[in-house]
Amino acid sequence: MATASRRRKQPELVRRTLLDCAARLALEQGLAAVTVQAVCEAAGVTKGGLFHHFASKQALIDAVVAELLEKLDADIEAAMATDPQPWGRFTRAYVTVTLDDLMLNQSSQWTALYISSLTEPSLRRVTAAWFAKFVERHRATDDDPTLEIVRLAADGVWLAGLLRDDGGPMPDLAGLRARLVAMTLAR
Amino acid sequence: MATASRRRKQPELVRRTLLDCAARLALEQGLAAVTVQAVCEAAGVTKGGLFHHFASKQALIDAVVAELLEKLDADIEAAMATDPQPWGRFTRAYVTVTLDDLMLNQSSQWTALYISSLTEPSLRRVTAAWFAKFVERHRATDDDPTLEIVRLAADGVWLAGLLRDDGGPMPDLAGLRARLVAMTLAR
DNA sequence: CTTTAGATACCGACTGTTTGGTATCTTTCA
DNA sequence: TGAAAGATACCAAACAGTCGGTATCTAAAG
Repeated sequence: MATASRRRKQPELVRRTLLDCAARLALEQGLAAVTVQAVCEAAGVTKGGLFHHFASKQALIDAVVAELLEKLDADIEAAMATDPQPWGRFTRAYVTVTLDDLMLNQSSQWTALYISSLTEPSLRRVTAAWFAKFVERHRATDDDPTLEIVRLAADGVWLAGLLRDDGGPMPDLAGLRARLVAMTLAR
Repeated sequence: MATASRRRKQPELVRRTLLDCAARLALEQGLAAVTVQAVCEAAGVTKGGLFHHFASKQALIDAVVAELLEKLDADIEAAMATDPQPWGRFTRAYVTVTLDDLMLNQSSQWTALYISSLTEPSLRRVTAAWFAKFVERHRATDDDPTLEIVRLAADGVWLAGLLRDDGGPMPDLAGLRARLVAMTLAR
């Protein structure tokens, strides 16, 4: 992040850097550590620079969360596209995306931020809307008690992932993934 | 909370009030709203009074979380005591306590605070240790992939409970509970 | 039963720091 | 030149925490 010194005329890159730094701070040290000053320092930009790109601190955080949700959105959509079986397609994609992220990245890139977003009322509303949209959209293929349990279990894995770095127990992700997917196929 | 004026000094009661107010603030307005001043005002005590009972703000929050975990601990232990079937006993208790709390209280009394505690690294460590202790202790009766999925699903319900108030979808808790418990009985 | 001394419980003004945010100035690019 | 991009300096509010003081309680001595 210490680059940026004599990069003039790269506003898009500065904006990106600010978003990345804010996200990193949030997931490494908690949402409370995301102060305007800390983000600026990490990004090698002054406050004037930050407030040129974002109207307020809240706008910054909103943008970070929006990006996170967009990425999740795209990943799930992509996973669904390669799935020939209609029944439980969304649930499978949800499980796949969630667990693959945790398996690939030693420390999930997004879990902490995602969870953090649930603690602040304003962000919670955004997340709730995003989630409701999905469930509503796939009601035809994924409205089933067992599938719901599978999705809830995937959510639980998010939480377990949070505790992993602090000595919490971590399940066998590969086996878990296989089991959960299997549950979406058996009727 | 506005009483307290001409009571005989009741340190224990003041301490309790401070803890309760801190918890309420956390779950109603997020952990960020738990400022020393806000807690004092809610409790009808001055800052000097608060710092007489708690060495620091962190000590206050730690005490709140410790109480929460102790209560969970006791509830789970109580639920286990009435369960004659050894296999999956801990998992059943975990499901029961989690979902009953959500069903009884329209808005869970503890979910928000519990989740909030996961965002701050220090509190996260405490929770991770608490959780690891339980899993370790009941390894003999509850170490099984299906039981693990059941527990993870219960965790997922915590999260869903958070979103409920903001338009998120809320599952049929009674049915869900029955299904999850059934999963712990079938081998 | 008093008196009294020390401890406990609490108050409220105060401190230095950090917060998000703004106003103004300079540089860079088209 | 003029608009965009960013730096510098500053602000009021809020923050956690401190400190000297006072009211209240407890217990032992007189």
